Amino acid sequence: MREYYSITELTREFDVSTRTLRFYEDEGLVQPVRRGRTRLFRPSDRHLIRQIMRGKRLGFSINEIREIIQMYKEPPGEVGQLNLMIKRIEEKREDLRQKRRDLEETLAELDQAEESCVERLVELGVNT
Amino acid sequence: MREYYSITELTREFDVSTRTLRFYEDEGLVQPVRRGRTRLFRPSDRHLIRQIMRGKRLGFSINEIREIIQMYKEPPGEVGQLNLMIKRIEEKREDLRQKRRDLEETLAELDQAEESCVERLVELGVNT
DNA sequence: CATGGCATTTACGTAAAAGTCAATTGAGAG
DNA sequence: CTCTCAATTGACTTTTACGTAAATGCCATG
Repeated sequence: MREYYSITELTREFDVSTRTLRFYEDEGLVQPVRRGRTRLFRPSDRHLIRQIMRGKRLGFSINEIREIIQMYKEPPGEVGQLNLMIKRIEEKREDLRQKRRDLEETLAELDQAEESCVERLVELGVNT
Repeated sequence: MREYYSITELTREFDVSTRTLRFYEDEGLVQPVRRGRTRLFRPSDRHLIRQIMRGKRLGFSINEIREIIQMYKEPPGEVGQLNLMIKRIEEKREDLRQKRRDLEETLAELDQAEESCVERLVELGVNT
């Protein structure tokens, strides 16, 4: 496991700009350490970025991603906080399950659409 | 099957503003008919809105949604067009499959996070 | 030492997707 | 016909998630 990654390494790996990674730092999503002024990203930061990209692909906003990332962190020590956290996690999971339903429906409709196209192609192929 | 829906009916059903539905009309995603100036949404428009909302929840932009909606329409009559369409559909499906992987990973991590919380709760429960 | 090549900071810009507001308009109730 | 209330239109504003440009720092290499 590498100790540090430079900002440009990560921009290449995740296909984002330096601006974007700095933006995520401003938003408190990652906290790379500094050597002088240059950012050094640790494996944990890299993993966070991976999670951020996943969240983005799923259409979550930065705020939602921030919430999700909070959930991955160490569980809080206080019972009330823990129960609240569990409730929030359950909500997010319901959200994701809805997305999954949406996704399956969309995939099914696209399957149908493709089939129509193929059928149409066969018709045209037969008639020529 | 009802013949027409008013704009406010649909805003209530889908929990969006009238502004949003008009915006979708401006964008050419729906084309309700008019009686005078009032919009009459047909079942097909309603179904389109349902598809738009699904796309939104999955994080697709308006343009992407427009593309997807195109795919649901009647297949084109020309072979070249049909092949292009099939290619596009396949791309979208790959996109959706990526989203599905992202989704499953995120769900798995949230499961883990919840488990950590529950464990922590048990610990605390035992110690008191 | 100067040249090239990343990095950083600061500041302003921008596209997408609506929200908001004001001024009208139309259609049905009385 | 008049009143009222929902619907429309158009203009302007807002939020999110970065993009872009300018000025400058850091450092290795010839």
